[in-house]
This record gives sequence, C-alpha cells and structure tokens, in this order.
Amino acid sequence: MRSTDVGSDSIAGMADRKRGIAGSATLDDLDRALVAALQADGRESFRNIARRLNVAEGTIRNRYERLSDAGVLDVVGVTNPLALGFDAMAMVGVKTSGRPQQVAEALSGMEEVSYVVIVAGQFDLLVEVVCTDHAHLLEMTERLRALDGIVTTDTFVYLKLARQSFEHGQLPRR
Amino acid sequence: MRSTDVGSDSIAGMADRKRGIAGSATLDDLDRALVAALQADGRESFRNIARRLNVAEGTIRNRYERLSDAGVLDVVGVTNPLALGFDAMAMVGVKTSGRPQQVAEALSGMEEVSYVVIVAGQFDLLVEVVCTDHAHLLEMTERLRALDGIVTTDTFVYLKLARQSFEHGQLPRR
DNA sequence: TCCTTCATTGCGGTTTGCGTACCCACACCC
DNA sequence: GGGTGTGGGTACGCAAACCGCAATGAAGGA
Repeated sequence: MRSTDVGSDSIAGMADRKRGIAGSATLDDLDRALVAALQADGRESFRNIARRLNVAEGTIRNRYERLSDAGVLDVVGVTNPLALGFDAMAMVGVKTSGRPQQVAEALSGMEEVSYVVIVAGQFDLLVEVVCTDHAHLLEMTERLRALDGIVTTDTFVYLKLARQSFEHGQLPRR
Repeated sequence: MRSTDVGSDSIAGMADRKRGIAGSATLDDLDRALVAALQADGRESFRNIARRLNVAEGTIRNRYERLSDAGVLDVVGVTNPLALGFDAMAMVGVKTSGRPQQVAEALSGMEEVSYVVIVAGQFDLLVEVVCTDHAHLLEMTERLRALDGIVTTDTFVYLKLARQSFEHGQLPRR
C-alpha cells in the first residue's frame, strides 16, 4: 500500500521502530529522510517533503513532532555571531577536578555559553563562549576560573569562522 | 503610521540601515527581533512574527530573504549527531605551517568536517569532525595529518554533548 | 479469534505563503 | 521646482499549507 522511495524496501508499520533510552533514539529511513530535508532547508513545507517521500502530509507532521519532542531534531535560525556584532567568541579548554558532568551543567546555565562538550584528551571539557567584546570575554573567563571544580582554562579566541555545517553526510543505520 | 514595539522609537524608513562589507551586516531592531524569533522557533509563521512585531507580513518576508541572502541568518534542522548514530565526534586542534586560511578552506571541503574556526592560541585551527565510528575517525585523522600545511593535530574525542544553543543573549547594537 | 494499540491516511476548515500593485520618503539631476 | 529613479513598506487575492479529527489497517497479546 504505502511505498516510500526512502529505503530500498518498505518501512511500513514501523514495527521495527523503537526508542531506546533518552538520547539514543532509533530512526528509520523515513525519519532520516525527514531530518536530511530539514537540515537542507528548515522551512520547507511538510506537504512538499511528504510529496517527495511519497507519504501523507500528516505522517511528516507526526514524525516531526515526535523527533522534536524526543530532542533529536530542532529547527532553529542560526547565525554567524561574528557577523552580527558579537566581537569576541572563544573556545575554552577546561580541566576539572571533580566530575566533568557536574561542571558541564553549571556552565550550561550561563548565557554566554553556547556549546559544552565533555571530551577525552588534554582537556575534560570544551566550552564555546559568545561575548560582545574583549572586555566581556575577559570578565567571562574570570568567572569561569572562579567556578568550583575548574582547575585550569585555556582560551582560544576566534579570529574567523570558516565553516558551520549541520549536514553530516549519510546518516548511519541503527 | 507605522509603529513597532521592537525598539524604543520608530525605525521607519530604514534610512539608517546600511550594509557594510560582506560578513559585517548592520541590523536594525526589527532584524534583531526577527532573528531572535527564528532562533527560538525556526518554523514560526511569518504572519505570526509580523503580528507580534506590528509590521506587515510582507515586511518580515522581505527582511528574512535579505538576511538569508546576506548569509547572516539560516534556518536549518539541527541534531545531536551522537544521539543519531554518529558514534565518533571529535574536536581537532591543528597547527599549520602556512596560512591557516588556506588549510581551513581545504578542510571545509571534507564531508566529515562540520565546523572550522581560525583561532589564536596553542592551535591555529579548531576543526570539528563527525564520524560514524572509531575506525572512521581514525581514518579521518590520518587523512588530516597528511594534508599540506598541517604540522600537528590534537584530537579530543567527544564523550557527551552537554549543551548546544543558538541564542546568544541580547544582540549587540551596531 | 478477538481485542488493543498505534502509525498512517483522507478530508474539511482555517491560516499562511507568495506574487503583484501601490504608496511614500529620499536622493539625484536637469 | 519638477521630474525621475530607487528602495522599502503595505494591501490584497488566490493557491497552497497547516491542523484537528475520524477512519483504516497492520501487528501483537490474551
């Protein structure tokens, strides 16, 4: 009955589609195609996407809501802050004494912090901060260093943003 | 006649609104409000935004197209790759021998590379790569090291993405 | 087998997107 | 001054898209 051009064969029924623990959802071919479509153009109409993928518009709408609620997909306006008046961005490498997770949560609450990732290597955390000017950045790094659980910080001031992409090639199957 | 709630006083006429060189656009209050709206929800209808900001829908549409064409704003679907089956992300600190700009351009062409920024500090470039698994990541870093103009690389493997935000607080005036 | 669950579909009423025409302010030039 | 051009905002109408809802059908369990 249904036939999508997304995968090689039918994906109907979604019987094989289950969600694991939060943060590790399982996507089928249709989900992947939807994600890819919105990565290319976040404002493409659901009807149009539905036509291309050979399903009903309501299906796309449902899938979108589900992915969105699950925190897997989010359609947002992105900018290049440096082209917008934020004249001091930086990546800060942080070494922590306690659990990095805890420090990461504290950092995530700060307005200037746009990106926090727990990493393995010379640092425990990488933190991207967006400031209006150098004075603001200085004040920000001082606030960081004062935080509980933070041992050292290394600041890399952004000179130029050369690429910012949200399409990650072929989505792997699960 | 026109009255927006965006700024303190009228922004009519836009006489004061000019664009500088590419990459350094000047935004007025209405632009900033539009950007903020789409940062919060990239699929909100233009009509709805227009109502909130007390302008005609066509105005929002025009502004959006202009910002989009200027490369200042882009509405896209963003995901957490780690929650999507890409099991090996990393930030790579790169030291270059020649001009970083040139290396940055070469890197930007690679599919696995999602983010490239020229920085000041211990590294010349920060490069984010998105790979499907560790084997892929290993192969990728080897390809990096072989690139002309790259002296050393330091790889920070992502363990967990703790925060990913695209709203950067109050947009500074220009 | 019957029943329950759940994703998908089809269908209307309402809302939005988009092309077009018109208006106004400003700048420039003869 | 009058004429002309340009850029941005507004008004309007129609095709298209969004949204809620009831119906359908497949899968799984008792």
